[in-house]
Amino acid sequence: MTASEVAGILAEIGRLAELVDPNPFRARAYAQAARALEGSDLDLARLAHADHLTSIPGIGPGIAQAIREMVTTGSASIHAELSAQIPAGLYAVLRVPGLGTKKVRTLREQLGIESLDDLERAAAEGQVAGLSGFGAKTEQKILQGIAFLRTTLGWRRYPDALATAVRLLEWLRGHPAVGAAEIVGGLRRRMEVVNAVELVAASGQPEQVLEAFAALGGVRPTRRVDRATFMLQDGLPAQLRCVPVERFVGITAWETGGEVHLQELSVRADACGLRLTADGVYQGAEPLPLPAESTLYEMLGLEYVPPELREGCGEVVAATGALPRLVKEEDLRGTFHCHTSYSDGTASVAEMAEAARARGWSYLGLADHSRSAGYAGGLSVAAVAKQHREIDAWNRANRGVHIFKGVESDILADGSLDYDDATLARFDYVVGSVHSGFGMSEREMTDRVIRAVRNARLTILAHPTGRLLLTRDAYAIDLRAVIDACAEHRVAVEINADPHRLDLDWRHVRYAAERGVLIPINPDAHSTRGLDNVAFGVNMARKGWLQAGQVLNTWTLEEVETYFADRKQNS
DNA sequence: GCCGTTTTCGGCCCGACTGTTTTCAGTCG
Repeated sequence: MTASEVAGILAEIGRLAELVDPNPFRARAYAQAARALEGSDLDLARLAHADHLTSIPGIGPGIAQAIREMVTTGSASIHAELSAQIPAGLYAVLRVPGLGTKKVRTLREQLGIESLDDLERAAAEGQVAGLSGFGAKTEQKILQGIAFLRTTLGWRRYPDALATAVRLLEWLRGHPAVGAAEIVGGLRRRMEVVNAVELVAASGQPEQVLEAFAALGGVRPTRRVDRATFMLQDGLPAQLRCVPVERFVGITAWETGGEVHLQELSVRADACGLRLTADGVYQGAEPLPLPAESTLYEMLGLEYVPPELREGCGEVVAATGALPRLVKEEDLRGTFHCHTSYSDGTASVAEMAEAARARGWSYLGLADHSRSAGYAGGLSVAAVAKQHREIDAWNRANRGVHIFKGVESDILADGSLDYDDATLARFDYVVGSVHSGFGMSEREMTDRVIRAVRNARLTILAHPTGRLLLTRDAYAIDLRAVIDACAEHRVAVEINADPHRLDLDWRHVRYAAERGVLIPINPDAHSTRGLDNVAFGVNMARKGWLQAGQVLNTWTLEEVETYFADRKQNS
């Protein structure tokens, strides 16, 4: 069992304990222990054997015992005990915005609510508003929250769905009757959220493959001609289409989509005497075997269009010779929005820098939270000075990775940044973020953010809409107006590559780039492993048609140093 | 449940906001 898997179970114990244990600090202890382990490479089995688990900060004798159980038996009895006390449906209730553990407990004790359906019924009947501590507004907010949650049901964020898809793909490719297999659908187009895991396999024995695939689900599969679908454990449908080898490529392209892209391809195909169908590419009445998707595009007189561009945003026209050379992960030379243990990260300055070097980068920008973010250990002015001394020492030692001194400064309600000008001037660059006051009107929020953009100390605007995918909608903001202001004041706008955010959304990336706004891809890393988030950001950059030069972290160390110095001089 | 120590208990990231109250509990970031 890996440290990450143990962390997952500890986090789950924390959530369960929140719902049943009157002492909130016990739940927090499990959550903190989970945080200490997630993204670490610790060999817990070895530490358990040597009785050294409690040397990890945040792990005492109680949690050490639970970990020992997990690494030897694969599960922990405390987890089973707590699970038995909590109906599964109560998790969803806890996800309703505005409901915390206290209110959920009250709802359960007073009204017997154990699921979203229970809660929706009670709220619709007006039972909730009558409870002590609740009122009419809370009841309305609950109903709105449930409506939002229902729109997210059945959807998964990219990395979660991808992990499942890759497992299924490996299984398929290992099956003796399968010649080729591919992930298709939104996942192949690298959409930020998907509502299914879709695969296509080539086989001469489709019955055998579909049967075996469906059996993986352990439940009775839905079968339709050449398809099998089953529900994954987490409620996401997994669908396999099993097709003859000679039609595999055409069907893969069809199943990858998107809809508008296929329509536009079909028009070109008609003109070339070909037919694009759900059953492959046809020339006359005969299916046309294709060695690769690139052959299909070539036959249509087009450059190969990478799957992530197939969204019907003008890529078919552009593929006649004007497709961008999309940025690649290998183009990155560093990144700019990372946290350390000075605020709410888990790794030290040196550990983060070493991790950057391990990724072949030549620089790393650290941007810990500012003082308003007390909940995240935001840095006092004194702590900033201490961190800067540590960074200076690292840079003097010339260890191959240069550390830039940055900060993630809260954009306060009035649009000001969170330190005085003299303090802000001590950083190489300043990242600005909204972390509070999400309830403003669109006008107020837009004015607030633009005021921050006009501040000459601001270098990068972070996660510009504040959305959390499948958890929280973007706050109201006129994003075009903000991007225009960033263009005018030469403020870069990040693609926050945390897969929960992916904000700036790829649908706005192209507009920003067209306005000449520089776009860094920032992992918002809170651990060394969090640096790998950049891969998700690269996906979004590619979906937004970005080329390497438009992404700040493809620039060389010298270029970035000059850019920051130039910005500071003009501020 | 963990931690630190002026150890063996008492505190635990902390301040703003909201809606419910009528002075504050609960939630959120």
